[in-house]
Amino acid sequence: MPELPEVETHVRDLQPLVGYTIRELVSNTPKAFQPGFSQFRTAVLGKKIRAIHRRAKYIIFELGTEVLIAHFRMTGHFLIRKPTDPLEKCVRHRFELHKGKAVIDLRFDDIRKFGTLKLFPADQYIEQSGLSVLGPEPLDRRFTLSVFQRLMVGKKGMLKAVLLDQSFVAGIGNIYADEICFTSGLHPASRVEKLTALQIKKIHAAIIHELAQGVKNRGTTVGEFVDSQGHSGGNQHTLRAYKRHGLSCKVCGTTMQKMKIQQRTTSYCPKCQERI
DNA sequence: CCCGGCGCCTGAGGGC
DNA sequence: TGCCCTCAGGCGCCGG
Repeated sequence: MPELPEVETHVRDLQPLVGYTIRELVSNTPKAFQPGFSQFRTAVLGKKIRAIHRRAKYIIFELGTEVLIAHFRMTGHFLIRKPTDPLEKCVRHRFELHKGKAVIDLRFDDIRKFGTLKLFPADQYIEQSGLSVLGPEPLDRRFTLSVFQRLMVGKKGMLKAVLLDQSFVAGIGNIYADEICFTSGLHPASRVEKLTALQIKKIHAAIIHELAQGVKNRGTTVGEFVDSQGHSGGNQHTLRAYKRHGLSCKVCGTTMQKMKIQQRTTSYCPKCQERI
């Protein structure tokens, strides 16, 4: 599932689209749009893409007076294609972009149809889109240990649930949450209110390490994630926890266990990960 | 106000 | 081989 590193990979690869104008938009899944599809389409036609960036797991297209915010949810991803390229199986929406004579087909492929495309006025999109309630960007240099320590003050709950809370730290999903718990040496059900200063420091370092490694490896492909050229990522080879229940721990050889936290399958090593 | 749980979806995989 | 059931899960929303 696309998390911060997978979305970041897309945003980097989409940069060549800056300067292109939206000439057409077609969809076989109009429910994904907000406002309704026809209003959305009318608003974006003729608009030039001024900039493309990321906040948490959201992709933000600046279109001048409007801002388009895309979210992949579980299985969504963009594909950069030529209009004549054969259509992939699960393409839900297609943007036809042009810059002079150059034409690009930007496709939104999404098996489960959970992905969303929302449009907001540029001058108030942060408040209207809900981006304002997100926690800090973990790969921003401002995400220091002291910032993290302050966020942890008064925080309660299970470690993995806290890591998945987008208003706490933005961009972590199920895969990287399991990896961060493993790298921290902490059981995912550890109570955060009982963590020591050293454990908090380890978690902070693990968040940055795991996400930066994911970006460096162009994302984790488990199941369906691919980049905008349709290529798999490389980070799945580094995984030490996610989906490894029933297998032996890469560090100590103990059989990995699983449990549900917030309705999400969670894999961990009962020996390497201390339960606090 | 916070937390748990559901609904949205489809394809993969297991059991028989 | 084919059918049916279960499972995967990010996030918005609902109800207790």
